[in-house]
This record gives sequence, structure tokens and C-alpha cells, in this order.
Amino acid sequence: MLKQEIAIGSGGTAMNGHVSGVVPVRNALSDAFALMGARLNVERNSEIYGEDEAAEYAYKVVSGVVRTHKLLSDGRRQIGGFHLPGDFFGLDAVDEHQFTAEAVSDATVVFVKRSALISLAARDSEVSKDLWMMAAAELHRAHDHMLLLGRKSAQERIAAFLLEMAGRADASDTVDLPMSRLDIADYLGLTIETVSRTLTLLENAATIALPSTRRIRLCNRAALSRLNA
Amino acid sequence: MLKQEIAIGSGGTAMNGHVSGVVPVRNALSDAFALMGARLNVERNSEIYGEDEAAEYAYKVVSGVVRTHKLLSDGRRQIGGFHLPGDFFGLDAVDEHQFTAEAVSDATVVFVKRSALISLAARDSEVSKDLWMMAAAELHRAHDHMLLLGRKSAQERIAAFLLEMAGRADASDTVDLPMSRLDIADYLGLTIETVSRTLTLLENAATIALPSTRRIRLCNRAALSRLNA
DNA sequence: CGGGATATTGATTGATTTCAATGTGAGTGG
DNA sequence: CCACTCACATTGAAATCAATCAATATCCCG
Repeated sequence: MLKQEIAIGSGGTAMNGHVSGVVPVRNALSDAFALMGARLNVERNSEIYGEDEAAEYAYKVVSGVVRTHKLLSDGRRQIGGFHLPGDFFGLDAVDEHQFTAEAVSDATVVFVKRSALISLAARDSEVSKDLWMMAAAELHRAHDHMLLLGRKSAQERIAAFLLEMAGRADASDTVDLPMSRLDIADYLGLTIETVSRTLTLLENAATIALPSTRRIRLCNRAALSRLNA
Repeated sequence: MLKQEIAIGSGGTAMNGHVSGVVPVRNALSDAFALMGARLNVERNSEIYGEDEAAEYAYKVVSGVVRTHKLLSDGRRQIGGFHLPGDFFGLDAVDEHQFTAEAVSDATVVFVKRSALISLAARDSEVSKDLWMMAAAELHRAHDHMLLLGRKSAQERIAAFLLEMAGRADASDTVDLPMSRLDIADYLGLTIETVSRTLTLLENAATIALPSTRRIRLCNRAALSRLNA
């Protein structure tokens, strides 16, 4: 639980990177969540909502990390994004969710009825603008991710991922990853083996260091940026 | 020009598939475009707006087909989507476009100042809801596309693409593709050679027929759906 | 009937996946 | 405190799918 508490402080405050949540934290939509939201604690790996469920609520991460994913019939999984404290999720749905949302680590989220947001938006144009902007920001990220998935090599994907994660954390060059290699693989459209091999490769090139499995030091951001095409 | 005129009739009327435009055509947003929009004719392959340009306008396709794409520094290209008559595009931007929009065929579009939409949305909650819904619908498509790009084989990609294009056209099993093999390749994250080979493969399996390069008959939708995982 | 762009087909290479061990680390109970 | 275990991660060898390199072939348009 401690790690997530820390995450609140770092992820929730300022300078958002690209994992999710490009828009500043203080806005009419956040206020709406603060005012009307109900809290929910979710255990690591448990589901918040499922693919194909009616999208009744919209969510915001308070602490911990949430991932959204979609499965293919044979079990192949694509993770759409990781949501850190301060990020919204579930705003994308038209009427049913197309992704499943799960907690990567133990997490707390607040949720609000979508119908309430819609009627609030009808009265408050700030809220309505925020809703559009959040969806647009999410779309922006999805587009970047499409480019990565469609056209980038394994090294480029890993580089992009590390820079993205680093951008979300504070300025430090040491990144603590909240997710497993499998999560990373399924986010980047690779296998765990390729993720592992590529990290080792970058380590051997002295581009990164791996003090422990989930801790990565970026020793050469320039090299990573170069890989980021 | 004839081909596009036909496209208006088929793409603009009813049952939207997945290329773009899940939401019905008649809505407050469409009305806003009809009322305030200015027309623009664009020649095949010419640019409507460029990546990194300030996103001053939002657009709707009247006739023809528009593609949005993003380039990597070394020229690799990812096409984000094809927009057919009735579809909106450029609604995704936060403040500058991240994709370039170009006409696939000679096209006519209408465009409206985004600031005008924002102020209209402040007064008309229908418009504001439409803006959110359009962005959400676009996001939905982007997510499907992410799954395709991240996890699917060449055959599965082609199958998904053909079903998607067929879904947009009328019920007929014959699909006329408005775009080149290169466009298809860059949309699916493949090379033209792989697109070509895969189409031939499906033809040999009697799943499709290729009466001409840009005309495809779906002889066995069930087989395609099976490939669509 | 050219001629250039676009598409197909072939041969080969190569990056990533797959299959298969082996290694590591955190948590548990003796 | 140490051994044990289970999940997770790394590493290695082989197979595979798509990319690349290289000709042809076809289509559209003047």
C-alpha cells in the first residue's frame, strides 16, 4: 500500500507525461468527481469493469495504477493504457465499455454516473468542454500508441515506453515500474522475452541500468530519444 | 469524380461500419456544420491540414475520402483512419493536430472554427454531448485499431480491414476500395508486398475474389470473420 | 500504343516469436 | 534463519512470419 500512497504525491500533482492524463489536474471535471464521486478500493489484478459491460460510470484514479485491456478470443491481450493517480478512465465508452479495467496494484478510484456527468455538462459548459478535452487527450495518446504498435521496432517501443514512464514520474532518472514484464509486453505489442532481451540490450549499451527488475535508471536519455524516432 | 459521388450516397446515409463515423448522421453537430461550415474542395493527395499545425478548424467529409496519417522521422507512415462522407475529422486535437489530413481521392469537406463549436457547445448541450460522443467514437475505433496493430497477423489484419470496409458500404458483397495498396499497408502496419500476397492468399482460398485491383468480392464472410478473431 | 505509377510475385534475409531451460526474488513455514 | 515454493524474469536455440531486395506484370491515362 505504501508505494501507491507515494504515487498519489508524485502522479497527482503536476507535469503529466504521456501514460495518461495530459490535461492539468484542476478542472471542472475533477471538481465534479470530488463532489459527486464514490470511492472504491480495488485489489491488485481485480476487475473494475469488464469489456462489453454497460458503461454506467466514469472513473478517476486516486491511488495505485489501473490498466485497461482488450482480449482476443484466443487470449492475446492488448493493453490500451496505464492510468496513474489523477487520470480519468472509462470516459471513452459510447455505451458499453470496449476494454476491461483492472488494478495493476492495489488501487483506489472514484467513480461518477455517466448520466450525472452528462446532465452536469448540460448545465456547466466547463464540464462539457473538459469531457471533450479528456476524450481528445485520450485519443491523442491512442494515436501515438498506434504509431508505436504499427511501425516501431522492439527497441523503439521500449525506448518510447521508458521515456513515457519517466515523463510521468518526477524529474529523477530512476523510474519505478508499477507493472510486470507481461503488462509491458502486452502494452507494447511484444512478448515478455523480447521485452526482457531488449532491456538487457539497452543495459549492455549503457543506455539504461537495471538495479532491480522493476527499477530502471535512464543513463542516456539522448540515446533513448534517438530511438524514439 | 463519379466514384466519390456514389460514395456520398452509400457512405453518408445509413448503417455506419467502423472505418469512421459510428454515430448517426443527423445530430446537432451535423446541423452546426451545415449551418456554419465553409466548403473546401481538395485534390487527390493534397493536404487539408498538417501535423503540428494549430488545430483551428474541425472538419466533416462531404464527398470523397480523407485519410489522416502520422510520419516517423525516417518516413515510416501510420495511417490513423479513413474518413468517408458524413465522417468528422480533426475533432481529436487538443490544440495542435498530431496527424496530417489528406484527400485520398478528390474530395469536398466542410469546416468550422473549433472556437465556434466550443462557444456553440456552451449554449447548446446537444452539441457538447455530440462533441464528446464523436471523440469517444473515434477513440473506440482507435482502440480497435490498436488491438489490430499490436496483436494481429497479416491475414487477420486484412480480414478485419475488408470487413470494416464492407461494413461501411452498402450490403453488397462487392467492395470498391478508394485507396491504394500503400494506403492499406500503412493503415494496417504492413508492407504493400504483404498486403498483396495476403490478398492473393485469400483469393486462392476462395475467401475473396479480385475482379480488379481496387474491387474485392467477399465470397466467404464467415471465413473472414473467423480470421477476425 | 507507349509510359509511369501501381501491383504482383519470387527469393532471401532478419527480427521477433516460440519453445525450452535456467535463474532470481519475495513470501511462507519449518 | 534457512529452505522451499511459486511467480516472475532472463537467457538460449530454433522456427516463423513479415520485411526487404529484386524482377516482372498490369493498369490507367495521355
